[in-house]
Amino acid sequence: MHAQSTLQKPEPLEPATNRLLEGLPTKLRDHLVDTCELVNLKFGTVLCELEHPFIYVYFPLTSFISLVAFVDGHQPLEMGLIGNEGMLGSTLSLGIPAAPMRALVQGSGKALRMTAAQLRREMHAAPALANQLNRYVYVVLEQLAKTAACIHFHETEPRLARWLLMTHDRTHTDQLHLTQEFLADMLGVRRSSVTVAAGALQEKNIIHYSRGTITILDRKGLESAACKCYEMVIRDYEQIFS
Amino acid sequence: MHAQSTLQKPEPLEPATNRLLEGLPTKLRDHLVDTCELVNLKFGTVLCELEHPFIYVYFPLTSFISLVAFVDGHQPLEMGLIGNEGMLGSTLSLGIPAAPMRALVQGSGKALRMTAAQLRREMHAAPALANQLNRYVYVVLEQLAKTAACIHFHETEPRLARWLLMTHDRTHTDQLHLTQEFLADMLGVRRSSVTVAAGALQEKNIIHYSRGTITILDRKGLESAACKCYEMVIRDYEQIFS
DNA sequence: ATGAGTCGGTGCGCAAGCGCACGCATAGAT
DNA sequence: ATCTATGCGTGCGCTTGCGCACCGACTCAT
Repeated sequence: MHAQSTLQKPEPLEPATNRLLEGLPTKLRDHLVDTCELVNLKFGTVLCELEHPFIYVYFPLTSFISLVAFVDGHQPLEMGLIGNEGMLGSTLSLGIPAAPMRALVQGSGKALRMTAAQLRREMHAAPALANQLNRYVYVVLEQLAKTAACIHFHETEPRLARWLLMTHDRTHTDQLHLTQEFLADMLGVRRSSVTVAAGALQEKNIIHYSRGTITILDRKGLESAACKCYEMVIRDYEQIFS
Repeated sequence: MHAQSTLQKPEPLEPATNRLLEGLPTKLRDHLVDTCELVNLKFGTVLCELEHPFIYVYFPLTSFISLVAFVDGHQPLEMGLIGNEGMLGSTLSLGIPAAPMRALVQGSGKALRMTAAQLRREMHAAPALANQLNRYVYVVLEQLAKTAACIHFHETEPRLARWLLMTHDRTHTDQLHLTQEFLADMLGVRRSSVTVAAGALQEKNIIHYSRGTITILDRKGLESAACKCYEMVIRDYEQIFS
């Protein structure tokens, strides 16, 4: 009797587009998509390492990518998610072919990719593209700052809710396959803290979880359980790309 | 008997230079310095507000500027310091004349400033300048990510030590005029937590404080009391600008 | 069907930090 | 010399989250 899963979408409607590319003039976009290679990203793959140069840049379609920061011997801490609204490798527009953080595949799926060298060429040829990347870098900057404050001040439960929402937006399914241990890593807390927070959400019939599968039962409820940071970050994005 | 203050520097040696500008070709640098206006920044002045367009960009000389992030009704949280090694307004190189965070004067002193419009023109005329700004944006990105993890995982005492070091580097004096209340705001903790942390440092004869004045007695000691993030962030900077 | 591995519920003691609040000491103003 | 504002010490109860550990339950492969 696990509640009315009215929100269950029938099928992962695949948005085989990337919003950053979509935002470009048709001709340029088509050219870029042609230039890209369609690849399948597998969960867990490290796409780039802190301060290491990267070969490819990625425009997620149905996949999504996580940016994580490290200090000392601590667990990684997730600082951002990149889905089909963004890209990995935007720092190339700064002339630096290295990543400020480790990036790894968080959700398996499709992505378009291009070599860094190629993107550099395209950027020179098309200022609109460079401009788009620049805007995205700015959004990431803003998000980083807010996320940092969120991590510091907000408790585990709202942060978990926010994380689930962000993931939900990028998977386009209500079934998320992730363990509490994994979530604990992302949030920078203990597993048992996640157990408590997830238990509280389940208690409210917002989610249901069982052995590595979390089902989102009540999207609206999740939104009100999450901290405001969720909508803030979305608003920031829309503001820059409107 | 407050320890051997052998490290006490005689006078604030004023480095009337900005390292970002110094890193440019002589001709360009001289031209830019000429274009700039020399101003005195006063402690507490808000130089730009989150998401608001800014009129001027600043290259601190003896002053320094703090970047702070907000969430909800919480106190501000300091995410970065800008001294004569950096600048405020580098996001202009992304084509966005707005700041991703609030910026306010943290240490009174001199700075060079230029209008945003002017800098934009100069950037177009001199790719070397644009490149320099881009590099700095990248450094800030890296620092934000690391600082976020630092804030989350590290305790108050090492974070306080790190903060004092960063400030020491930018003031060039051993006497810092700041209250514990102020420090608490910067670190995102309570005042009494600062009292405890600062008390511990004083106990070890690393600092001495009294009524709003903190004296750094033992710079080396402070360095070993601080978390590794201090040197990491410096290393990141040097790496990009070497 | 059995066993191994994975997932997660739970408990206990502990540390860090919060919120609040009181009180003292000093500096600076009058 | 007195008063007031400021800076800081301190205490108490509480919450959050950590570290560790154990165990139950479910899944899947064989």
